[in-house]
Amino acid sequence: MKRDRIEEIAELLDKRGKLTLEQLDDYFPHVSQMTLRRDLFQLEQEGRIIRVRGGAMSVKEVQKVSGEPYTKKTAIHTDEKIKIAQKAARLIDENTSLFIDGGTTAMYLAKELPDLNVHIFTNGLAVAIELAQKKNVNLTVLGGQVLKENLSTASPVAKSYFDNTNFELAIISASAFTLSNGFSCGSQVEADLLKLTRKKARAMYMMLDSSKIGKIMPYTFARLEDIDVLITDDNFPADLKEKFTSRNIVIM
Amino acid sequence: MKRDRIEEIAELLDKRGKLTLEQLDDYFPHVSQMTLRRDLFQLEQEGRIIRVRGGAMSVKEVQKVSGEPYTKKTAIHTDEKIKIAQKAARLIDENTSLFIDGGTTAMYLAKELPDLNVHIFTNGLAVAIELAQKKNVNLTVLGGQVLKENLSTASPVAKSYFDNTNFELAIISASAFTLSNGFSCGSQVEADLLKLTRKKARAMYMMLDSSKIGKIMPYTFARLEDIDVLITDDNFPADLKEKFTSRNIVIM
DNA sequence: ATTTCCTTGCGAAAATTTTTTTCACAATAT
DNA sequence: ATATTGTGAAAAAAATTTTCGCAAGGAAAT
Repeated sequence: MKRDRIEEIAELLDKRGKLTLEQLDDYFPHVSQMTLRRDLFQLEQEGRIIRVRGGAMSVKEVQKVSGEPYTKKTAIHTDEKIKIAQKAARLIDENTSLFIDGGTTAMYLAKELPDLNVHIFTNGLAVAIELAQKKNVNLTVLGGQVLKENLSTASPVAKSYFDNTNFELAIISASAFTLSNGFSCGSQVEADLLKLTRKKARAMYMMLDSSKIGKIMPYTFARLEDIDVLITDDNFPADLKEKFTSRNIVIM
Repeated sequence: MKRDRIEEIAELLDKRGKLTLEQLDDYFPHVSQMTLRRDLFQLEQEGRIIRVRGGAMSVKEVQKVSGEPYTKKTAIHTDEKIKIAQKAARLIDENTSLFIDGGTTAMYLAKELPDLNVHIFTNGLAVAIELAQKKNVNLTVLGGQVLKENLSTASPVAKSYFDNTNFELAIISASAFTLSNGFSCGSQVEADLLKLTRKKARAMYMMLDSSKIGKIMPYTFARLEDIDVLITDDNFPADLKEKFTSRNIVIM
């Protein structure tokens, strides 16, 4: 029905922030652009979105922080990251406790996550703001020096948070991966934090879009064998897949 | 010059919320629509406005509209808060170290703050994201449980951050103030954190818009005599002013 | 000091894109 | 049976972007 579609559009816009008509058309191939246009018009009337040239944006999105360098970064490989985030979101069970890192993929995960009763630890500011919207999510932010490139925090003091806390699962992402150098990132303290996370968590899920493969960043924080599940996209090379599966790592 | 005109457009948009190109053309008859278009484009790049078909609207305007528990709160008394934040921003010197709290007024302060070489500690997520935009600001976020109403963190562990750090100045705000109950807020841990801040900081500046006066919240974290400077708006009652000035508290 | 070159800001018109309007038709409700 | 609602296609109307050209101001070179 019409209302369903409109609600779906609204939801989509809240998640994605901004969509062009063409993107919407991809999501709703069975209706015409004209219909989508009219839906957008109605949502605008309801004050939930703002129509901009070419499409529309969510009011919520605008309310978030504006104009930052960070959002620019989120623009690349968006679709893959969202797909990966959706896969990851399905793996999270109610009444668990988990760690999510501060990367952009993690932010999409935060958006996609249903409003479950879970306890989440994160070192990502953007992740935290997304999760703070969910009523049932209990949320703890690890403090520390803020890394401006990815809006995440890292600090040796974060250890003290971990002393008295536990979590079953850590879902993290890496900036780079090669077989010989493992999973790496660009900051020393971040790497330390992630290593520590590896120790605390019973299981570790890695979100890695295929564009990261073959790249190397300065600080390795995990090796292939450290992870339990790899969540990636369809472009992940088949030969590499084998290396993971032969070590009993599940690929999703 | 160009920059002047752009600023004027931004100001105009903040005041009027939304303007069409024709309206803008009326305001600036000496330049072409094309030029105004380009100005709007630039302002959009800066994240200060959103271009919509026919013209543009101020981001601030959009923020006032709707939704979230948090953003709703930012909508009220916006103008006063911004003015107070502007006053506070002028009081911050380069090469200092300071604490800013996590309230909405603090977020406006973060927005208004020039890109100075300072070190800032904050327990506010929205504050942190704003500050992360500034290249020269060195930023540390205090971690902890996230309070969803105001997107700030609070945790006993935050103490450990303070152990090895120093700051001269704390600029904070309160949810409520009365003479007999002092400055109060709605969360125990937050109150604890602010008390601790009071001890660490050499000086304490309080941002308080006059709507907070006469209200009482559960947890008092400071009394009148604990603060050094009060930053408020024009509606601050004269009789109360006297109580502050008689204790050598500067009112701005 | 003058000239040259480059950058920046601006406007006009063309080209493009998006949006709105209009009309028609089918499905559903009254 | 007659309205009403939702929809799509195509035409019409804007609005926006692009392209080109020009002029003013500064910097660098002569």
